[in-house]
Amino acid sequence: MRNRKVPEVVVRRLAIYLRVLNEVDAAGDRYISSQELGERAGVTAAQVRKDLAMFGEFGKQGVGYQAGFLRDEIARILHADRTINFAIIGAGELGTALARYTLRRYENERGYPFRLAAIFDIDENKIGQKVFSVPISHVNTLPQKVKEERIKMALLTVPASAAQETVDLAAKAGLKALLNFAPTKITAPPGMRVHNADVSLDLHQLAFFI
Amino acid sequence: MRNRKVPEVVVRRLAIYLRVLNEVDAAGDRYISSQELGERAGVTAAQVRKDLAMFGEFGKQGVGYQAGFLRDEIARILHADRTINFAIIGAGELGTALARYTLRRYENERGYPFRLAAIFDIDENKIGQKVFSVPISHVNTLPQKVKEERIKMALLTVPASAAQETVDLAAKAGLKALLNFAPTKITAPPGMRVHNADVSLDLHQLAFFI
DNA sequence: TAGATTGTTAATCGATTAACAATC
DNA sequence: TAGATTGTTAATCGATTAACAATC
Repeated sequence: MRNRKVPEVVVRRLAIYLRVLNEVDAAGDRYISSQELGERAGVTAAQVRKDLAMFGEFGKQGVGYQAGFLRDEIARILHADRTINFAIIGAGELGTALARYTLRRYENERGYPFRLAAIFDIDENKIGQKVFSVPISHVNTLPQKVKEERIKMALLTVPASAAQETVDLAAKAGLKALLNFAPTKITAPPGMRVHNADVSLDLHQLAFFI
Repeated sequence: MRNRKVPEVVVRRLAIYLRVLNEVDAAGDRYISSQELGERAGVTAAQVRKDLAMFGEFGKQGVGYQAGFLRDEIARILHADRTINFAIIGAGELGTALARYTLRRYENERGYPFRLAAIFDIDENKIGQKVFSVPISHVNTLPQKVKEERIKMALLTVPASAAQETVDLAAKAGLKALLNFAPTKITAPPGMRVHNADVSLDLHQLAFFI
């Protein structure tokens, strides 16, 4: 795909459009205009059309977009048309909570594509414990599990001090993308994509406007 | 302050600079150039200078920025030079984990300004339980607690279905900013600022690049 | 057909990067 | 003074918005 040229912000909005379309009744004759989709997603109609235009032509002039069809197309674009296996590395407070949270959503939410396939930690006392049905494995079994379970990405919830080495290890094991919750800057090895989900940066950003 | 004109992305980078400066030994003669600060923060030197220029002149030509001084100035700009009280609304899995996580950081991290002052839920069974030393209060005591504890912002970790009404309630109680973890679009009432910290959007964004 | 809405091109806006005079 | 680095202006880049011909 033309990945290199798609701005991150467009991908993020596609994910929002997908959510809106999942909420909408997508029966056969349900058409949605860029206007309506934009309103529900919180962006302009022009933006919606521009974003979609990056990937093809999905609408009919004078009518709009068939909701079910557009939903499926966007899901395909985002690779959300199939199960995506991911891991959580770091079974501390935050990692464990995110494990429960994502497992529950995978169970209960129609179309939620993200399946937690493994949890890793380094603490021997935690190894073998389960979060719901998913056991905590030692981080040195990561390469093996990644293969077995076809894991493609991970949430990183280790302490800041262990973040970079864990990233390098995850890259070696073949992971392609990583969502970093550790409050530290990490450098993505070639071939790996890292996003930051750093609560304290968000808090600072909010506090500025108080 | 000139809040209205400061781009969000600049505020976010200031928070990163602050973190870098907190890591650096900020003794009296420790000067840091825009070059070095930029490298450590992952941005260009020009960007660092441009960002800082929005708020004043903090450096000396030919020398750089005195690290301790710049740290204090940025902390002041971000309002991180004093304790900022915040609440968590929604004591589910994620809310409770974030409570523990932030309480621990406040205890252990020098200069971490965010203090969790209250936790709210609607479930009678949870009211009165504590997360470390912070009791869970009923959400209908929120206005009162906001006043008592001078709470300025909150993390929103309620179910998606309850998100919007909770936002409205929080705004009425006087909260100025809110970090939304619920996987749904919420509309900020006038005078309130809302950020989204939606894990599933992040996951979608990562999955696209796999 | 008439009205509506797409897909796309052009205009605008804003943020980043480059360059350099000022000055420590 | 000579070398280094700031603060700021100008150039570039990219994303958003507006406008409209194509067409359902």
